[in-house]
Amino acid sequence: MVTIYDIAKATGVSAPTVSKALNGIGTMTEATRNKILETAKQLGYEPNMSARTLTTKKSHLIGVVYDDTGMSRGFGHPLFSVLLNRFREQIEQAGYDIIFLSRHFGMSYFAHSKFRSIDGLIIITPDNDCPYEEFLPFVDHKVPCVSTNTIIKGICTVITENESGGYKAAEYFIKKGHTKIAFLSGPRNNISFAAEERLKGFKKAFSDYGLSFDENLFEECDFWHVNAGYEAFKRLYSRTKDFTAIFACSDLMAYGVMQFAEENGISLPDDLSIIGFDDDSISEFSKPHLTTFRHDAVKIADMAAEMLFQQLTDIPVPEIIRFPAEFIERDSVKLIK
Amino acid sequence: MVTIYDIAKATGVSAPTVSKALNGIGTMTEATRNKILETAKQLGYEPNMSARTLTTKKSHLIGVVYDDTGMSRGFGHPLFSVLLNRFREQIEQAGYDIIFLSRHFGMSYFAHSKFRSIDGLIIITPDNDCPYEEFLPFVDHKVPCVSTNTIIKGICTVITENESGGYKAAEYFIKKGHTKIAFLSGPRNNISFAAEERLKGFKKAFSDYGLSFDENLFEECDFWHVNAGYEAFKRLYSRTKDFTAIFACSDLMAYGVMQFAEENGISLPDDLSIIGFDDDSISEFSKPHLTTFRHDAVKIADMAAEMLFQQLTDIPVPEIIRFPAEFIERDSVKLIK
DNA sequence: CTGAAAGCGCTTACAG
DNA sequence: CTGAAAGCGCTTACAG
Repeated sequence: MVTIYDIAKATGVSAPTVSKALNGIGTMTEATRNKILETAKQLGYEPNMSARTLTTKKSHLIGVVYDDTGMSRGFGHPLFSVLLNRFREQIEQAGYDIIFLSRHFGMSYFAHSKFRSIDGLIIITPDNDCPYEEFLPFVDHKVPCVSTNTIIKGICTVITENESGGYKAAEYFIKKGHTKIAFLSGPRNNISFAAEERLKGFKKAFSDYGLSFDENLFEECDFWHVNAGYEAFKRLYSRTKDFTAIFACSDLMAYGVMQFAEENGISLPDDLSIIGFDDDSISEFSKPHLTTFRHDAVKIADMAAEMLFQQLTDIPVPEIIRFPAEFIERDSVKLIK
Repeated sequence: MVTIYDIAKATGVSAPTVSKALNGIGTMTEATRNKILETAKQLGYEPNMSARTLTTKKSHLIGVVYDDTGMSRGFGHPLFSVLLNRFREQIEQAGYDIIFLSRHFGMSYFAHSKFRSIDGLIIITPDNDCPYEEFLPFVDHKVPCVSTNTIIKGICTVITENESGGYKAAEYFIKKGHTKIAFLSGPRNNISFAAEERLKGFKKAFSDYGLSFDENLFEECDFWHVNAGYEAFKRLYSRTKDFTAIFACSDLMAYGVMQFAEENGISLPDDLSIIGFDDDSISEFSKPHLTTFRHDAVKIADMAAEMLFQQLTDIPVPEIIRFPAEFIERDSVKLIK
C-alpha cells in the first residue's frame, strides 16, 4: 500500500503538502502540485478512507435502512427497489457510498451508524417490529436523515400523496357507476400510515359524492403481500358478497384477490372491479391488466437525496414533501349502469 | 464520543487492557474484565470501526458489485434481488456489513475496494460495459471473492446449471409433440455465458432425440428485458412463422413475446407454446401462467457466502459450483399431435 | 496479569 | 509557499 509518505519521499516535500495537493486545497506552486499529483498517479496511490474518516469524522458513507420483512419481496418491492436504486445513483454521483444499517447482535440502527461513522441516513423501510424509538437518537443528535415511507417527527419525509390516491380510486369507481365498494386495507401500525391515509381520502370521496362508506366492506390484511390479500378477501367474501368493486391498498394484495377470484369462479372485471396501488411490474401483464397507481419513485428518490445533501451542508429542510401518485388506467374496472 | 481511554480512566487500567477486555482476548482477572465491560456499557461505548480498520486492516466490509444496467429491473431482478437479499442476511449474521462497489470518477472496482478497505467481495452483476479485466486485480491480489453470474478465471463462481435447463426445456417441448422450436437468446458477450450454456443444452436435447435444430429459428435479443424480447420476436416472426413453440432465455423476454402475440392475434398457448427462464414473480399471474425455470437463489446465495467465509479464513475453494434450476410447469405449453 | 511505546494513514491548526 | 507537531481511536508486539 502506497501512502502519502511515499509520495512525500519521492517528491521531496512533506506529508501535509502532499495531503493538500491531493485534496486540491492550500497554496503551493503549480510545479509542486503537479509533481505531487503525477507521482501519486505513477505510484498508484489510493487514499485510505479509514484514516481519513478517523481524522475528519466524515466517512462519506450513507446508511440505508432497508429491512423489508413482511413484504415478501425483499429487494424486489415495486416501490422500494426503485427508490433504493435511484437513491444509490444520486448518492454515488455525489461521491458517497451506501452501506446497509442493520440491527444485529443487539445493536440498534443508531449504534450501527456510529460504529460505521456514517454521515447521514435514509430510512426506506425498517424492520416490521422496529419500534419508533429506534429513530429518535438520530433526531436528538441531529444526524442528517431522510425517510421515504415512515413519518417520524423531526425527520424529513419524502412520500407519496396517499390521501389523494385513495380519493381518486373511490372517485373513479363512483364515476364508473359503482357504489358498493370494498376497501382492502394494508396493515395499520405506528410505523407506516399509508393504508390509513388512503382510507381517509377514499372516505372523503364517498362523502363528496353524497355516498356513505359501508364499514362492513372494510377488511384489513396482516401483511402487504399476496397471501394476506387472498386471506383477507376470503374473510370479506364469506361475510358479504354485496359489493361490485374493491380497492386494494397494494397490487400484491390485489393479486391475492385475483387468485381467490380465479379459484372461485369470480370473473374480473365482470363480477368484480378492482384497483390496486404501487404499479407492480406484474400489473401490466396480469389478466385483466390491473388499474393502479404509480408512485413517482424517481422524483421521491431524487428529492430524498437532495434533502439529505442539504442537511449535509447545514441547510434546513422541510418536514414533509409529497408527490402525487399517477393513476394508471387499465382494464380491471367495469363500467356499470 | 466515548473512547477506550475514557473507559481506561474510569476503571483505572490502561487502554490496551480495555481493548483486550472488549475483544475478549488476552489474560486478566475476571474482576478487571467485568469492571471494564460494565463501565463500557455504562458510558455507552461504541467501537470506532475506522480506527480499528486502520490498525488491523480488517474492515468487516464486503463489497458488492451490483450494477444492473441493461436489465431494466434494477434491484427488482427476479434472481439478482433474491441473491442480494439472502447474501446480505448471511453476511450480516456473520458480523460483516455490505457496501456497494461502483466505478465512478474513473475509479475501478478494485480501486474502490482499496479505498474502503473491503475484506472480500461478491460479484452479482457488473456493469454491462464492464471489461473482464476489471476483476483480474482481485485475483492477482488474492482478495477473497465470489461470483454468482459471471464466470471469471480464478474466482469462485456459484451459478445455475444453465445447460441442463436448456436441455430440459427442449426435451419438454419435444415430449409435448413439438419439433419446430425457436430459441430466443439473451445477449451473448464475454461477461455472461447463461444464454450460450442454455443453447448448448437445448441443442443437445435435439440431437439426443434425433432432431436437428433449425438455425433459422434462432434469434438473439439485445438486452435481457421485455422490449428486447418484443423486438427480437418481431424479427423472428417476420422472417418465418414455421414454428409451434419458443424457448425464451428469460421470463422478461418471454413477456415481450406475449405482448407481441397479444397485439398480433397470436393465441397462447394454442398458436404458440412458450417456456421462459427465471421464474419472475410475474409469471404466476400472467395469462397463460408461464412455464419456466426457477433458480435456486437461496442455495446459491448461501453457498456464495460460505465460499467467501472460507476464503476469509484461508480455506481453499472450488472454482465453480452449480445448482440445477427447478422446472416450474404451468400453462404455457400445449400438447400437440 | 498489566502497561508503555509505537504505529496504522491522514489532516488540522500553527509557525516560519 | 512549506513543514514540524500533534492527534484521530484503536491494536500489536514487547517488557515487566
